[in-house]
Amino acid sequence: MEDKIPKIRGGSSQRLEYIDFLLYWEGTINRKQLSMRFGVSTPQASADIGAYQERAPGNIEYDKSAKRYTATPNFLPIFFRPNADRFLSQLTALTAGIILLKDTWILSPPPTSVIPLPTRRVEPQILRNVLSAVRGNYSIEVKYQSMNATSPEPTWRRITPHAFGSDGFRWHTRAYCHRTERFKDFLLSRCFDVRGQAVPGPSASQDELWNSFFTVRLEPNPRLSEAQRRAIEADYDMREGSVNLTVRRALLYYFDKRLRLDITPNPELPKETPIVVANSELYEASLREVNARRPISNAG
Amino acid sequence: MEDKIPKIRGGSSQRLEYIDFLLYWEGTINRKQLSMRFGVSTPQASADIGAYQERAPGNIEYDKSAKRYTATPNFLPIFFRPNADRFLSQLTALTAGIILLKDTWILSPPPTSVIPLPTRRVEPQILRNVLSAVRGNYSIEVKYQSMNATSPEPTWRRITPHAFGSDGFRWHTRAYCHRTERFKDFLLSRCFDVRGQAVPGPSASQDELWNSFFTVRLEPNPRLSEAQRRAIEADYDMREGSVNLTVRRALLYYFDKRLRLDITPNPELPKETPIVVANSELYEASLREVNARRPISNAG
DNA sequence: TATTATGGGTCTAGTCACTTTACCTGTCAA
DNA sequence: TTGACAGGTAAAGTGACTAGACCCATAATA
Repeated sequence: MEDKIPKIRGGSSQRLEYIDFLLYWEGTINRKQLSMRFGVSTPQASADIGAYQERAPGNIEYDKSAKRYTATPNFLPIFFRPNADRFLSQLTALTAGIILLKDTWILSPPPTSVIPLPTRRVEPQILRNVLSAVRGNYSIEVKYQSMNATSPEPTWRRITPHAFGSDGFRWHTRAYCHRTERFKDFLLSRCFDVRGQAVPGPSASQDELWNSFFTVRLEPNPRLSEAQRRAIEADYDMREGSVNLTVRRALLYYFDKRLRLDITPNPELPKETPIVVANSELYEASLREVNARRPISNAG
Repeated sequence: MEDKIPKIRGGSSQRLEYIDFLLYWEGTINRKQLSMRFGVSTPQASADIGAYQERAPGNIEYDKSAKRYTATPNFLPIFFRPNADRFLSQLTALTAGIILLKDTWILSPPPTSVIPLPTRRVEPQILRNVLSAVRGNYSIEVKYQSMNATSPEPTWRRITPHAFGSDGFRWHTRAYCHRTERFKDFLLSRCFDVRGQAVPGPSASQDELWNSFFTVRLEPNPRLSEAQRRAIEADYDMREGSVNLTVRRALLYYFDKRLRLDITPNPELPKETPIVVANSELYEASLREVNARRPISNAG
């Protein structure tokens, strides 16, 4: 008999990838799971599993008792490249309620808990309008609740946004503020409305803090023991005892806070500040300069 | 003529959703973009756009000059529900290099910067094995670089993992440690290998700190001005001036650090600690208790 | 021990979602 | 003016799918 393997077309290749995904992360696969997710008939699901076996022989075997296909010990995915960070970031989004289980390929997420971050949901319409202004290079007015304003009510302000930034907590748009005539961060969660497209202000290339970078070198706190330093090196993927990170100077303030580098190390409790800056003199100087040019503290 | 709208089947509905997605976030759509992403022919792409127009009349118009379809001002997606947080979390994963552009529906991401977090990539094989132990309820040995160990080399330790947790920075597995006979957190980035399936230790239900919760009430720092408090309320989605967050007590230590609640507020600089705990007495007591029962500071 | 439910495998005929190929139209840039 | 490119459409063919049917094995139930 001729071993004629039909060409993969249509949704078939996606289903083969799904089979690999399930086998990798769940260990088993079912006809039903295939027909549930892709809406195909059971004969088709049978055919898909057959096609999978043909292409990846030895990867699966049928467990008559469990009535499921199971990945063999020497299973190796060939239609899908495993990515733990991707899986975990999906798990984060899932646990935080950002996406629904049916929108992922994960079937049975393990018991999971992520520390809750109480950030306000960004309105899609706001993001869409700011995004459009960035792409179209025009200015807009945003109804913004400023931190420094005298008014406790949001006020309309004209800005020319050119980028987006995240401090790992909240998203802001980097924009030229037409009122104060400088580049600033505007938190998306403080924008309540958008209106009035008009000519843009200075372009992104004028935004010095955004366009320049500082390279921070991090190392384990030297007061830690050898074993402790090893642990920290493992956590932060350090080679030769340190790791370099390049940060936009416009984000340096957030970076400092996020990594808790602003906290003066207590010599008695090195574990509370497990990482320290190796090039601290340059770092502190750069941070001082950046903060001097920032609106007093928080955006607005 | 009869207005016979054919039933949607196969990949067609996904492509209609994609059209809506692009129109919402990019504003325009092309035949080429459809055939590129889904590998369909141009006649099929034409047919899809035609089908879209039939179902969502008035949503798009053809821009002869740009040779593209453009969303009209009163465009309203009907095959897709806009979700800013989802878009932004994709943007995060994209910027951090966790996923590739071709694995998302985003075509032209805006200029974006996320503060870099120097966490080590988790090995998929490690996660897969731990996941399997959680699902299958058995114990495993992990080659773990502990923070407290005397040895600076990773050592083999038997654990029974039952859940996963994230401090917003790194992922750990919550597990019973057979050596110290208590439940602990084991950072995935410090696991270098997994071996030796065996009978499990105590089950998840025995893990008191994991199974109990504390509800933190957060409010803006009262030392802030009215306008500043309003801004903070907007950021954190507070109603009536405060927001409640329920946290697993096993994660309370991380929560405290993540929200910088451990930093003693400087009365002169309320902006540095924009949020404070409203039920602080209970909170501090709970935190003290949790920390007393935790291994000295960090996992291991 | 017989019965039922469930999951997998497979065969049939039929269909419609696609492809390929071809040709026509309009706009913009060289 | 010409070519490149984008959109629209028509015709013929194909194969990936469906519905419907039936068979087999296992495990749980009566």
